[in-house]
Amino acid sequence: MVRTNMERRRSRRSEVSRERILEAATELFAQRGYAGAGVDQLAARSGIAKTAIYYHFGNKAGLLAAALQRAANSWIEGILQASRQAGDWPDRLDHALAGMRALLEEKPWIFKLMQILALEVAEERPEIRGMLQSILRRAREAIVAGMQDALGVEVPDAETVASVILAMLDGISLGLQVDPDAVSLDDAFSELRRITSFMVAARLNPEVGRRFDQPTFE
Amino acid sequence: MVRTNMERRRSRRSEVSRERILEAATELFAQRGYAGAGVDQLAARSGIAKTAIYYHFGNKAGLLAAALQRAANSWIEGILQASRQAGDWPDRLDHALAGMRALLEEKPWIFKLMQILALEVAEERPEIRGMLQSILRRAREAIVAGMQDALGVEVPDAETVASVILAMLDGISLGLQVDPDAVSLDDAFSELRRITSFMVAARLNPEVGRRFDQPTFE
DNA sequence: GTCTATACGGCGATAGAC
DNA sequence: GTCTATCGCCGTATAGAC
Repeated sequence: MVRTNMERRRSRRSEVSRERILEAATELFAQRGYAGAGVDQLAARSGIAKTAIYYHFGNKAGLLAAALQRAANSWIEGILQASRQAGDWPDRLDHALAGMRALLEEKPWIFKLMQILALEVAEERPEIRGMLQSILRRAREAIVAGMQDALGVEVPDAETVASVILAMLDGISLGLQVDPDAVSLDDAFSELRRITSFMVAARLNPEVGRRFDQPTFE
Repeated sequence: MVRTNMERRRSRRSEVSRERILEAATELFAQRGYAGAGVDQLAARSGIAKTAIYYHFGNKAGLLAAALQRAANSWIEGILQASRQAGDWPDRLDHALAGMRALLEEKPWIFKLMQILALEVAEERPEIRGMLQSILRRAREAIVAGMQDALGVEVPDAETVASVILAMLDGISLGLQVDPDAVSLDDAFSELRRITSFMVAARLNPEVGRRFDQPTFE
């Protein structure tokens, strides 16, 4: 039927438009912040009329929510993929860290977007804050699951380990933003690897951890 | 002399105004971002006419630079103060971490301001980026100096240790922003303490570090 | 030298007609 | 989906009051 054909064509076209807008929005929000990214610039960048953006997403905040959702899915999927590799523990740790590093290098705007939203928007938009919370929760769970699976043992307090890893990733991403030349990703990630090993070891064998709770070096 | 008296009085008045504007600006920039903080709101919040802001700081960017400088000084001073305590190594580490924690709890806008500027403004304002870089450098140096001084030994690669500490502080601050209830500062800082001890130990005695570079647990 | 009142050009977000 | 209109706020300049 002609009608369904046209409808299908339209919705496909519409989805392409949505995609283009979302891509431009993610980058521009990550680059200039929410308030700093004008809908005009969004329109220019995506080659789509300004008001069409309102047609698709209702308002600027709606566009933001959609962009965040999209970026988050990509992020979580990256983590899951990185932690689903086969192999035993040290290999899988390497794989997972390499995956996160690749994400940081290839899609830096994922981190930037989430961070800038946390700082600029979370306070006054509960729905965005809620999204961020659930994204973070999913990310932590993905890391925990990857660890348990790789080690074959329940790691006590694995959530804290995941939190530290995520905190360090945030820190690295932020450092990159201020002074890309001063940050060595090689160093940062080998340090992160060491720290992760240490944290896990300390949890599997409390003696290891205790040794550094009363630190004396002579 | 009457003249000097008046001059003094005037510049004192001026400085009080500057101070008030800067205080309001720091908070509002940290809260809403640079683009999101309107000069009108700044004026309302500080109780000073909008145009007086331009009289004092030239333009919005000038105000930003002044606010950043002020916040940074307060930050660095906090770190230095925390690391200048007397005592031996474990005590001083505790003091320093407690100082940073207090800073995070009492003046969270210092971190927020620096982070939001790094994300939103650094890319297109070289002077702000330069300020951020030098602030970060000073912070690292303060931490390194505190460590050397406390231990009485040169710690190899101490800069990396400092970078990790700063990265984790950033991460904690960001986490607090997204979900204050989900973050236990007690846990975060005791973990940070342990990790710091570990990193330092690994540098003073490479055997310690190597043990976690080839991690096997059975 | 320190600050206020007023005004203005421009752009930002949005609504409604087409 | 686009075009046009609206309206408010944003950053800034200027003219003066104290």
